[in-house]
Amino acid sequence: MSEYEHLCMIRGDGGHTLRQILEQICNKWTLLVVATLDQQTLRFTDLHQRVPGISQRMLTLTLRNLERDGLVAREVHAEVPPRVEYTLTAMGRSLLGPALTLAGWAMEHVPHIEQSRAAYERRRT
Amino acid sequence: MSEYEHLCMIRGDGGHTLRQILEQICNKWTLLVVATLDQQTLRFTDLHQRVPGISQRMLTLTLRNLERDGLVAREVHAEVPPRVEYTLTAMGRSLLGPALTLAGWAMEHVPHIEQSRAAYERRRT
DNA sequence: CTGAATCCGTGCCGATACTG
DNA sequence: CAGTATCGGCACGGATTCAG
Repeated sequence: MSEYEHLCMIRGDGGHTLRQILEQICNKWTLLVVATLDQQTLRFTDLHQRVPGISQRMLTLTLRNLERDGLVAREVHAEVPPRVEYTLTAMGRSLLGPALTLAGWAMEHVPHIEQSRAAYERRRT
Repeated sequence: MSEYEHLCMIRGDGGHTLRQILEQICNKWTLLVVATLDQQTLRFTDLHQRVPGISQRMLTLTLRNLERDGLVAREVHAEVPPRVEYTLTAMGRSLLGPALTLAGWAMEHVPHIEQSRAAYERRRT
């Protein structure tokens, strides 16, 4: 049996819950937002600028989900103009290691993957 | 600067390529299929049964993408009935470590996340 | 500045039926 | 057994506007 199947059996739900959490984490923006908050507290606008390509709407939704899941702490300062700062919680920081490991893998293998795709296209011709 | 931002700078594309690869890997099914192929070569139907909830169509598409990216090898045996076996390539196996690390993180924190969600809902009331 | 609300197109994905 | 083909719902996500 694979290590993954062993992990699923512990939960005993056929991997359903695991899949849900993984989908939540691995969606279009979550991982990038968490990684950007590494080592730094950022305001909404700063995050908006540092995560290239994210829309205001998706940043808001992503941050709400992260806050809901307890990965990010949201602190509102009673000022005008408003200042809202986002920081990783302890659980959020604990995700950083695994997440960066995966991101590092992706960075390392980008050339190989692109090469494999090109070869596949040629074969398909 | 965060470690993630450092990773992006290496590529110099503002994280665009990295995001593409991560999306490819972290979509609804890819990670689960790769994890299921850990330590074992499986036929199409076996995979279909072992990945709970995946449709035939999505299994086909996922496998094609994995084959295209060089993560999975597809071997067709000239028999009747047909037998097609899928195996992780060296690059596919190298993904397993980071992927299982992330899956392990998710499994560990499922209780904490569920608890945090419940607390969030109560607060929102 | 930090959102919330709305509109709306695109494409993902499941269901179903069919093929070699 | 191992797919391909087709259709359709609907959720994701971008653009825009409005609000506190």
